[in-house]
Amino acid sequence: MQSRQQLDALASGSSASGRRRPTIGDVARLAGVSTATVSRVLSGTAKVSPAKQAQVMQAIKKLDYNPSDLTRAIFTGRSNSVGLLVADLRNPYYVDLMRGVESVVTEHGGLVFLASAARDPDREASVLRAMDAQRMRGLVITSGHDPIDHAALGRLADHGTQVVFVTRPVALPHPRVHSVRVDDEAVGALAWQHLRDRGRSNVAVVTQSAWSLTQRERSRGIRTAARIDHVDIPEEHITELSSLEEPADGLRAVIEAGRDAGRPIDAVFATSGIATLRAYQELADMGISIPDDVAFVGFDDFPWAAHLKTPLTVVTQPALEIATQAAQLIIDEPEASVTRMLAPGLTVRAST
Amino acid sequence: MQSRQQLDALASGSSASGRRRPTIGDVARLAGVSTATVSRVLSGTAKVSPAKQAQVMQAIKKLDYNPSDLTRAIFTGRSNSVGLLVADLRNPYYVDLMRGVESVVTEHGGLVFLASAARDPDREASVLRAMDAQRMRGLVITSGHDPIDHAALGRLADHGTQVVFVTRPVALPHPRVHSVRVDDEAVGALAWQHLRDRGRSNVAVVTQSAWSLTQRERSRGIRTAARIDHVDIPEEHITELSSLEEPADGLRAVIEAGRDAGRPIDAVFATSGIATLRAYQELADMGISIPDDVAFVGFDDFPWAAHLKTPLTVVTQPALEIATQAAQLIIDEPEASVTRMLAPGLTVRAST
DNA sequence: GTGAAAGCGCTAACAT
DNA sequence: ATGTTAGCGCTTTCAC
Repeated sequence: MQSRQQLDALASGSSASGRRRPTIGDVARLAGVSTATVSRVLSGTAKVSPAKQAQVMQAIKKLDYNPSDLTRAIFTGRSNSVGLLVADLRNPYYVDLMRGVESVVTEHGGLVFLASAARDPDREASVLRAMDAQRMRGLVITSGHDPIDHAALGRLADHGTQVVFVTRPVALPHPRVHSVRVDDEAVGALAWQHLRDRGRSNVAVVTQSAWSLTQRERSRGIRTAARIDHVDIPEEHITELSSLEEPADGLRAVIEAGRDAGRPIDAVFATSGIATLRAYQELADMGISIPDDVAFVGFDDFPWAAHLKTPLTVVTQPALEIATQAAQLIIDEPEASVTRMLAPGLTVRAST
Repeated sequence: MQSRQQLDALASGSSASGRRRPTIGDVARLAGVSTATVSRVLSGTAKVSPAKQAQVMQAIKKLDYNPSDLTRAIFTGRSNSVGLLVADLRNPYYVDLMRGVESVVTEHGGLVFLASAARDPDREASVLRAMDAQRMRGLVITSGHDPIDHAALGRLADHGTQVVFVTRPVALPHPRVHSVRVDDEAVGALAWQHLRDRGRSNVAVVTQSAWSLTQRERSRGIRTAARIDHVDIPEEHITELSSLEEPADGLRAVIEAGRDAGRPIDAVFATSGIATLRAYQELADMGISIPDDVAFVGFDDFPWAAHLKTPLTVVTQPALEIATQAAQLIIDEPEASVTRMLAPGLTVRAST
């Protein structure tokens, strides 16, 4: 029945809906050449006589032929799509990442698969499997989940997919596994130097989660930099969000303790976008004045940062640049594992 | 050379990198069955003896075999991926849209292609072509660009791809082209009723672009609703952003004119997320106090809205719900074109 | 230069 | 129940 219908559509040459897609065979027939010739003009790999070339082009246009990337990918073994696996789509930083990757990839005629691990290991696993089934050219991964499924990633890399970790170091040694990220220690150092220059010395740090390597490096960075200036940021001043959805209650405890001890916290540094939001909320809830009571340095810029009650000073990572380099790596297919470390920036606003 | 290498890898049975992917043939050989049988246990369509079933499963696990979705899609003619074409990734609303679509699609074992038209018709065209080449199951499209490339979309739909317009009406009649959106007239009405209840009557409207149908409906909505209350919102009070990057200078003109005429603007309604940001900026730049001088109603909620200098009242669209319904439509493959119209919401904050 | 034919990895009749 | 075989739409030897 199905084929009968298709034949009818073909026969009538109608533009009715549901019509069969033209195949390379249709083009060849219309142009009076072989499918091989059509394939040749499509790929431009071998030379075809100008005459046939023209016939083929015309047939392609006439039929509005668009070759299937799926079938194509069967041969090379890989499609020209790139996967992007992020932990949490709500984070504006990931949005910039997407923009960068998407822009480079589509520039090269590819398409990007977007998936969110949603901080769920099971989901992450099934998404990785689905992506593997797509025989993608590369995968950019920022999943905050730890530990990442190394086996699955290794398999992807084994099968020829370039894997680029972004905002985190390479998690497994493999010639096709790379990393592009901001220098996280420098992030902390930058925050410290700025706070120091503003005359602050008693810093509390709010991190998103203690087990995140990047988060740890950022807090290590600020402590190390402070120590160079002979200032100590005690371990207890570093708190972690108890929930991504709630204000930073850990920070409250630190501030109250500091107050009680007669040595009030005069600066707060948040090490992630979410930590920034939650710490800011907590300070607001506590009725603490920024920057009078405490100076506040956040992480990751976002469109409304300049329009808050107190516009925010933030350490920034060059998201677009990171994304662009990651995508470029996938396209370039380097022989060996590469790691790129980018410098952070600082956007100063009224909160410090 | 290439094949030589592959043979070596095979022969040595090594787990070295770059090894050839196992195919269904490998699995069949190892399990001592035909490829057809393997295919059967994979799809579960026909019954296979428990014994062979077990052998196959074991071989699959042993080889870590993951069938290619690309090759699979060749048969059915369509992959199970869904495309998502958005106008501008910076808009938080699109982010929620993505989350919703991604969640439903991956739930069903599919993957979503994300692409941004970046408000560039050429890009839009090439992205649509690339997506068509992927033989996607469906496409969710929110591109603000107008007019959309109907020919390309029609071709997609003709070839069996479900096309769902989101945040805009169906742009072409086709049984496989649908629409899920917020009731834009109701958006305007909601804004009016709220402003009226706050005692405001001289409203200025800031739209993102006059040629956008949804924008027009929102401003029409507020005018119509006001008229019912015997209040006129003159045509001149409706301005359009001259640039997406700059504050809303058109609004400034309207406000100054109102002031000069002795009938000052006492309320502003912005009809899009970007319009909201730019109008808010302009008001701040003019030193106008919200809500004392003018009450402000924006459109689309975003994470920081509650933490601005003046927390914002916004009319909201149920982004996740819209996305979910759109994705579900693609999975359900309705026989005929469907249009879903969802009710907007209102989040009241200090700006009104 | 160009076509015929042999696949790529998988599925779906068609046999048995 | 299971193997054999013929493709899906495209690329790529391999002859001519």
